[in-house]
Amino acid sequence: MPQPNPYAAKCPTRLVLDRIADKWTVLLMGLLDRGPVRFNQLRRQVEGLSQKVLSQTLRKMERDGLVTRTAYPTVPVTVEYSLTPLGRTLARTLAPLRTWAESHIEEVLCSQRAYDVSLV
Amino acid sequence: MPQPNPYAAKCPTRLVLDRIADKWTVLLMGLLDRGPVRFNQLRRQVEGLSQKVLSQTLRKMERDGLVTRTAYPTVPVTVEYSLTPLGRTLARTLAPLRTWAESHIEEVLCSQRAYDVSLV
DNA sequence: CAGTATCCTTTATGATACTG
DNA sequence: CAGTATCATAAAGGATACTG
Repeated sequence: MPQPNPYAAKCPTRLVLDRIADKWTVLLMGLLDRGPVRFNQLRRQVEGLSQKVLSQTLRKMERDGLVTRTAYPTVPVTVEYSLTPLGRTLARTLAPLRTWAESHIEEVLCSQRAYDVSLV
Repeated sequence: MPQPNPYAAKCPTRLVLDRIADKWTVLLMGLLDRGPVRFNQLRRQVEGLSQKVLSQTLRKMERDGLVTRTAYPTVPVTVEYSLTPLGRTLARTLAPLRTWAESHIEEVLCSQRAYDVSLV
């Protein structure tokens, strides 16, 4: 690749951005960064995330080389997801985003209220 | 707010994450971080971003207190968007994401190819 | 230039049922 | 437990036309 440029429509970095700039991915990476987690653990820990969407999201993350899926032949089957080394580098990049959301939430809410009032 | 927790469905930080974990926002913040930009400049610089979606995205960013919109009474009208101080803190948080996409794109593409082949 | 409004199509998500 | 498959619906996005 000569010059990665996410502002160009066909640049693959655009595809990656598309993938990682996703609410569920950000949340899931945060949980996975703590260690291996099972499917239903993730499901329970992220409120509002349906089984279907969790499954889809994990599949994409696996395809992108961010997580590995390990199935243990127990009965019933146990499946563990964990970050790859690549995934860990991304997790560390995404962590500040959750932190930002937490520490600036008040300012954002305040701004939203002011904006909404000004429209009346 | 007692304990911001984006993993809870009703936590406002979830709303913020939702908002900022968006491809266009990430790209726009990157451009705006360089200085004030006009509407059509943004439109031209971000390939694939339609006027409608750009407009919607800027409106949301304005509502969240990330950008300010300034209209100059020229003919025809000139409108400049620039980051607020709050927006600048977010821009700095998002920058590593674009960098990550650029520097790890090869690994991701490679992983995708391997994944897709393994499915055949 | 910088939008808004409308219509219409494409995607994404939700609910439900089923399986190794 | 950890999924997939299917159908229905809701949400997002594109195309086009129009305005101060």
